[in-house]
Amino acid sequence: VKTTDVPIEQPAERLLRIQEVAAETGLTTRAVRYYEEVGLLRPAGRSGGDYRLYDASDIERLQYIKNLRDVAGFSIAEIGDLLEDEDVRARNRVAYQATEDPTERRRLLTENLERVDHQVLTLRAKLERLEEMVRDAEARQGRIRAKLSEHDRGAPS
Amino acid sequence: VKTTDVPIEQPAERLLRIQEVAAETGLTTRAVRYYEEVGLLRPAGRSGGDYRLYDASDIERLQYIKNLRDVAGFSIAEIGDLLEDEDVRARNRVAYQATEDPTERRRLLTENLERVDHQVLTLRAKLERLEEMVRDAEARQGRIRAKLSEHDRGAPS
DNA sequence: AGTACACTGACGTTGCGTCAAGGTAT
DNA sequence: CATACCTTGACGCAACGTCAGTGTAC
Repeated sequence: VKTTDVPIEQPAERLLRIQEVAAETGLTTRAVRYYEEVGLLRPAGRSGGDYRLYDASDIERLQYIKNLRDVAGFSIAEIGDLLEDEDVRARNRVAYQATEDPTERRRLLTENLERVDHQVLTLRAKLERLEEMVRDAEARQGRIRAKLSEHDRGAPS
Repeated sequence: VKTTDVPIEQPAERLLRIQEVAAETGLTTRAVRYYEEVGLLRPAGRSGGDYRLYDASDIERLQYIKNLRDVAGFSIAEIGDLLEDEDVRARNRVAYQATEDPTERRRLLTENLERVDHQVLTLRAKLERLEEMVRDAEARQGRIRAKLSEHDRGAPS
């Protein structure tokens, strides 16, 4: 079954200027420019007056960067590694659409899975260490609570 | 019931020099000195030749600092706030031993519980955001896995 | 007397914050 | 013509890394 190969109609996406991007992502304009400077993100385009213009995928990428920075506390270099996984996945999705060969398609899916696995493992490593810290703090909490109720029942240590 | 007030015999704890502390905590000597510079930790003492000397509680504190920095990604200022909770708790434990008044003792325990509650809430806030990131990544993982097995059953999208 | 470690400056790097001076108008 | 936003420098700060020069040996 073959459908006619119509190029997908782009809805002429509205591009955002840097301040709108900053508002939407919670980053500062300076940070966004800096991420470009160090190669984490190239804006979708530039206007006539050389204004940076960002599309929806740029916003997503910047939100991911922000989470990796704020939530996971990764360095620019580590974030770069994780974004490389994203870049490979994006390229593979294009390559996937461009081929019909099932062997090649399987290979592309498998590589994408490996890349996501890498991301999951990297994040879970941080998560588990944080969970341990929380468990420790909660243990102290429990001991003080126990002492308090012990105290209230009239049996201080 | 009163026992004779014998001062607790200190086992003449061995003090560590900065490089041993660095090895034990995984911090660098520079970082340890810096934390002193910004007021996060005063070493237990100094030797004749002005070498910094650290005791067991210093090590614990530095390990806590390192976890707050690496695992939770807090800034020096935020770490300072959380260490203030620890300082209050340490002072309250001394005050607790120094009084017999049950009302005062209860107050000290209650304040300590509040301080630990604060720490737990601060850590849990980070934890929940990280958990969400992991869930997102695992969702992507699941979608790719589904596509792969779909593909292997001979029904590509 | 030598080696290993410590001390205090002091300058370098990362990841941005914050003006300054000058163009642009998605 | 004015205002709001953009541009590229360039310097400032936080949190250390990394010598340099000198003293210590818990």
